[in-house]
Amino acid sequence: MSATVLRKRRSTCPLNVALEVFGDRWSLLIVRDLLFKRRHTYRDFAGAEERIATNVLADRLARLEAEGILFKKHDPADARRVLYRLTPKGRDLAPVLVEMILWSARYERTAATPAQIREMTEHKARFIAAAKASS
Amino acid sequence: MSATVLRKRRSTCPLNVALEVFGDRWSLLIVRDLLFKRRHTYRDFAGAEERIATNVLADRLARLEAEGILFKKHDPADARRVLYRLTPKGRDLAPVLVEMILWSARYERTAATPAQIREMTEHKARFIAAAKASS
DNA sequence: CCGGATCCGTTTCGATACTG
DNA sequence: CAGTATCGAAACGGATCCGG
Repeated sequence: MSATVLRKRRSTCPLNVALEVFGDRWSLLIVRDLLFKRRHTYRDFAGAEERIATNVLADRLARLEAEGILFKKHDPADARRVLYRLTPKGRDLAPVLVEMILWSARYERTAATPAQIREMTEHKARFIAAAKASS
Repeated sequence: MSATVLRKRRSTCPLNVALEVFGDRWSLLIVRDLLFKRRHTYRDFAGAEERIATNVLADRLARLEAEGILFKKHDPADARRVLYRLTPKGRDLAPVLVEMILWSARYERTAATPAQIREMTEHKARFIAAAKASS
């Protein structure tokens, strides 16, 4: 499966380009883990509640790396351990994620608390900056 | 295929809920057509440059209708014709689309013009309001 | 152990042909 | 025109295996 690394672009419509990069069930969940949940290892992603299959996870990590959204790095504290980190391009997906989260919280039953939503709504720019800085 | 209409929620994480609703290659392109391109019929969607297959299109329309994002309506001017329209819930996806478009325009080669991007960036709220109003 | 790769049965996709 | 039917290809998922 991990042969599916770099899909070729078939359209230059901006929305379609974005969907060709991360328009699937899993890619943005990995970005979320990196941006908001301080998860940085393969095990962290695999252990997330959505239970992505390991082969799909490996495929998405390779794809996101090929797209320049994240990169691999050895843990300076333990060279055996591999850490995944967002590039600036990956961090700039934060506004997309925030809008998706706000939409869900408004229209679907979710686990987001009103306080979290209020913070994200009223101080959106600050929230995004903080997520980028801490990721 | 159109048996796959309502997927059951497997998580209450807000981002994951959003991805369960429209986390695929096609759903948001239909919303884009309705919001920004004044396309409202099956033929309009099928004729878009991305060339969605008709069976997938029928499935996504049914799914988005089941999710309360759009609804069908007979054209008042020609009762034989079926029009698709966004609900308020569907129109509120506009900020998600805008952020995705801005991200693509920034990091990928797209057909968006600098003037369009500047308008969407500098007058984001106005742009979104206009799209909602005209959809 | 950790970070995957491989297998394999099932589901979904995508292209095209077809139909009420 | 607005979808269905069909069918091969691709993706998914779960389990297991493997190299460092």
